[in-house]
Amino acid sequence: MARTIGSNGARTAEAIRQAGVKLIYKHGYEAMSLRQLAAEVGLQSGSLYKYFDNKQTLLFDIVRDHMEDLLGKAEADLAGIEDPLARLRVFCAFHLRYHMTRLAHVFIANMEIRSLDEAHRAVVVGLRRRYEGLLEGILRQGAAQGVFEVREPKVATYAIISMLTGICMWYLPGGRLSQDEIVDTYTALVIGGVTGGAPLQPLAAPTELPVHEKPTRRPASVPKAART
Amino acid sequence: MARTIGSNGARTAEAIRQAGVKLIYKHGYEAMSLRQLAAEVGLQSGSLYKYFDNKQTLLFDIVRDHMEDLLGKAEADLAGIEDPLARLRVFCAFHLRYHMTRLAHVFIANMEIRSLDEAHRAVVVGLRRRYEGLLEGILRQGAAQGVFEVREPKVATYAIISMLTGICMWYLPGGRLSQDEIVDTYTALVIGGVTGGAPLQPLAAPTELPVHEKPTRRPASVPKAART
DNA sequence: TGGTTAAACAATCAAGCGTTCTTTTTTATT
DNA sequence: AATAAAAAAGAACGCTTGATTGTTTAACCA
Repeated sequence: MARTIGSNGARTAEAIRQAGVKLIYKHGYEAMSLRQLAAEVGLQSGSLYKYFDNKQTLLFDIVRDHMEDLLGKAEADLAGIEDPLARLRVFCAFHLRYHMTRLAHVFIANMEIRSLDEAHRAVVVGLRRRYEGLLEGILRQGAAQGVFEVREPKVATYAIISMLTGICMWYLPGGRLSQDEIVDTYTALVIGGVTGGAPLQPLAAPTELPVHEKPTRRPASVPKAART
Repeated sequence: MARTIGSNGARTAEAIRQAGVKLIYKHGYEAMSLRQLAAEVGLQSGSLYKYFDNKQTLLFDIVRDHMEDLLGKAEADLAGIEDPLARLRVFCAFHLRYHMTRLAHVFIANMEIRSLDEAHRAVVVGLRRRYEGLLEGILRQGAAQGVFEVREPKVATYAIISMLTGICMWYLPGGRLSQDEIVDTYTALVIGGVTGGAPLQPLAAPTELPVHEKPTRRPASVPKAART
């Protein structure tokens, strides 16, 4: 056998892409073998090389396309909105909804960056920086206008994005809560966080808080020598 | 050659553990080979089996020990503190400091759960649930006392933990900010978020917000057929 | 209808994988 | 000094991996 009846390059390419996302999401990039991928699509492993140069570029294509899509749609949503609080709301809603409908893509883009070789990783990190820049800009603008109370816009950016992206870790479509309810809950946390909340005590860390100054490694099988 | 001079079982076991954490953190569990690990410690790959049954239990031991350590230390820090706001502060400070000093362990425990086989994963997920339960309890307690304003304690728990844990993605010791400053910044975001902030507008999502109802998959090479 | 191109198969390669087993050397115990 | 136990070496195993090549067949187009 060779070319199968009804075969079509474009359709196969799409099938490979989708199966790739699915398998990488499920098993991780390293753990997914090309034979697995080929079987999922209904091909022999060698045939895959009609559609990509090697395993690495398959991953890169998936991640790059996703990041460009994310960035482009975010910019589109924010276009024309001036008020920082409104922009922050739009950003949160966009980020959450996008992540809720693209669990696999997002998970891959976040987790498999380390599986990209250096040149590819640089491209992806650049795109991610631009995306983070959107939120950081909003926070700085809001702080400048006095509507936000953010000490460290860079740290706050990381914190907020981590929080919003974390939805990928638990959200499943058709759960107890609607997407709107989830968006509301997260947005309330974000808005409250950057508008200062109502700190009943000074925020500086009390010095009497317990601190683990040293990671105490517990040896596997042998009891650690007692130390004074 | 066989047994090397100065060799010592306990020391080697510890070295294997540390090298395992380092390599899994760097390359991922699947991507780390036992020959790599053996080379890092200075052994032959076969010799590793004096110290664990197989690759899987090495991972499980690392993750389980970490989770038990995390849970135990958190409970110890919270012991005796009653006020919900104070408990929340302690939880945030603990979580952040712990994660700042244990980047690799935490990263592994969060990322490699899927590499655990079912029985092992169940154990780890159980431990994680208990840890999340600490925060959820604090939020519920605060809400009951009227000091917090949380709609969905479960969602808020996931959101806050994601945010705090996100520090693993960027923090490096010796950076511009001190640990205290970082803890303050994050804690301010959390406290503000759960104490309501100062919402200048109703928090319900305005219906005119742009929503991507469907993930628009863009085929790789072939232009999508135009649709009306 | 015939020629051309696209699609997929089938076979192969060297390398690397986790794991097991036997042997050798060092350390600890009597 | 003799013996037992511990620690590691080293070789071998059966498999799978990503990658590549040449061949065969179906789809397309003039």
